[in-house]
Amino acid sequence: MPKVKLQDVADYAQVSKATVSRVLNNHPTVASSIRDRVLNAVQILDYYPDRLARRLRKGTRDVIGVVISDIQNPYFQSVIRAVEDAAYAQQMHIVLCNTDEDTARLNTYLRLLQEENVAGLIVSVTDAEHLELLHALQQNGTPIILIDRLIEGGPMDGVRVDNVDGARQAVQHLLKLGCRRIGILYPPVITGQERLQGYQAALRDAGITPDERLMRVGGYRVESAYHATCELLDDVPDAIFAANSMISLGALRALRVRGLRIPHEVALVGFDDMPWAQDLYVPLTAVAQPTYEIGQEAVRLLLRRISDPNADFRTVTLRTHLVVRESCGIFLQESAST
Amino acid sequence: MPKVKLQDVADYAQVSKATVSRVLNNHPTVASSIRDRVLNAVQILDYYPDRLARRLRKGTRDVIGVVISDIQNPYFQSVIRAVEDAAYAQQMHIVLCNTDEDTARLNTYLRLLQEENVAGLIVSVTDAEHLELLHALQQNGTPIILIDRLIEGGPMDGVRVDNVDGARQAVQHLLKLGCRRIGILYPPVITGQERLQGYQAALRDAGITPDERLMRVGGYRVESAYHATCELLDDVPDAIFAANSMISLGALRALRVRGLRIPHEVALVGFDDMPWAQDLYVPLTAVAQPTYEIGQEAVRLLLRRISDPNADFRTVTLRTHLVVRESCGIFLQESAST
DNA sequence: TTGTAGGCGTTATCAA
DNA sequence: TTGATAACGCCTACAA
Repeated sequence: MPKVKLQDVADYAQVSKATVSRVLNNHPTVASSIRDRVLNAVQILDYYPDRLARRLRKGTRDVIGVVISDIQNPYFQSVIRAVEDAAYAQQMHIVLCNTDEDTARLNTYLRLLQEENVAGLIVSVTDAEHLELLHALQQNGTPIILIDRLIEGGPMDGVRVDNVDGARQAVQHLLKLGCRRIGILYPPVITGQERLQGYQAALRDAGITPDERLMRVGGYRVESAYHATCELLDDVPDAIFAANSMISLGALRALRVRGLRIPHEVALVGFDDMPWAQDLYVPLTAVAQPTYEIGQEAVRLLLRRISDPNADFRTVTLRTHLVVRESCGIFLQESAST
Repeated sequence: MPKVKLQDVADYAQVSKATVSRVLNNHPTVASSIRDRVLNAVQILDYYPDRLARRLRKGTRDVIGVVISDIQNPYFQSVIRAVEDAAYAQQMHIVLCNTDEDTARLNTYLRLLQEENVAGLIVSVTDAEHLELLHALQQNGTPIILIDRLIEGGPMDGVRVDNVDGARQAVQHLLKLGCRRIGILYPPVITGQERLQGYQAALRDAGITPDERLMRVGGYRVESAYHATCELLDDVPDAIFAANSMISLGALRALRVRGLRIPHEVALVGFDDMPWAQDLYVPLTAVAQPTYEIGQEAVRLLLRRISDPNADFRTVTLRTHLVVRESCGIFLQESAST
């Protein structure tokens, strides 16, 4: 059964294609009797317009490309949800692309999205080396909003959180609780670097010289973080700052396997809150990123750039906040009662 | 800066549009000298084809619509990941639609995807009432694969797990451990009904008459499940079967707040395993669905139907398996040592 | 107020 | 082997 097209509706309603089109796009200049006839024909024939043809003709853009590195990461899940919500509210929709931290896949998807004539991209790039590609895309007229991992060195819109400050807060909290040998496990990406900076700054502020052995790369995944934590534990830290949610889980697991009591023997603070953080083995104290707001803000910036391609480039920086739970918060109670 | 189009490449390479098109689609019948000239022009001008125009002309379909009810649900996250992987492997991509259990939103998205000329849909429908709409879509020529919540009563492809059997296993496990007053919290959807059936069957097999007061709807979300659990606890169950992951979390939280020891006072088994289930307050015993396989299988069925629209309708049923952890597994050890 | 006709960027058919 | 041309389904000057 071939597809019903505009011509079929026109034939049925005994008008021209142009008139049907006008009705469908509710142009004012169409007699109500004719309008009814057309609408009726549409109903009868179960006609629906072809968005491809429409887009090709009108040049409209109503799809947002979302490129992230890991669907399984709670951070991105919340961001995606926010972007989807915001897109839906704008009568737009999203193409979801998971790069899995794979450069080839990122390239493929960026090219694809460009070929799709997307309205714009919301991207979390894996690495600084991709900046060039993104720039080229942008020059080509594709609005791009960076999230999570911003790249300095070029005019781009982006939404970020203050990672340095967030990390500093977390570590300061640990210091206040009396921890002195605070270890850090960070992911090998720019945000990880920033969190490492915050960590070091907090230590220095407290007159402590950062110890190389306590600063380790935790990888991207729970598994690698688990192993990294095991190694870190050889240097007997009294607290661990896990610089993203996957690492938090890996660390939690390692501490559990080692039979170390949290927070009594080792305190734990994570970066990234998770919906079920309070239900973990030990409820996790964490630096919460405003993930939903990040997604919303990203879409807002995107729409802004779409409507005004020459607007000044803007980076929105959001603040994190520390959610204190038992994985180190119990110290607070002890010190408070002391 | 206007977009580079086929004509521009043709002009630059001093050939016709047709020839450029042939090169781009690597037709055999094109002289290699000309081919090189064209490829060079493409390179120089940074030309990339317009997928919209190409699709319109060729009638090809390379996007898969994925319609699910809740991005935040771990079950769907894993399925989405699998679908995305499989799509990528097929040079296709996905439009992700989150319905949030909202009928209006479902309708909007289904219409949208139809207008987008998607290759097919992978859908988790909220309710049986949507069957009609899906049927209409299917009649219209859109391949549809149902996941999670299958609807009997119409010829449709689908991937499902054996919910009745999975639930039965979970409850049998509890029975074997000596539990007698086993409560169930289930979601108000068809899968919830099936799991309820399995629960009841297991009880009857053990000579226990299901008690109405121990069977409660847990809602869709953690919050509602939390409250439902609190009510259920008034009827002092010695075990709880939480029929999806959100409910598991809600139940876990309620038990914790009430200060009930798991599994000593109340044992807990969930449906749906989560990557971090072992890191929970009490590691959760759960009926694990093969989520990744579900996603893969869904795409496989979809491709099958696309290539052969008249193939027999097929429902693939996958098996679950019980992952025993401490939230009730400790009983096993006790009874084993007894 | 309605209809005619051309074009969005590509591919496929036909000649040459 | 290559080029001109129509067509994919729709929208929009422009003319009537």
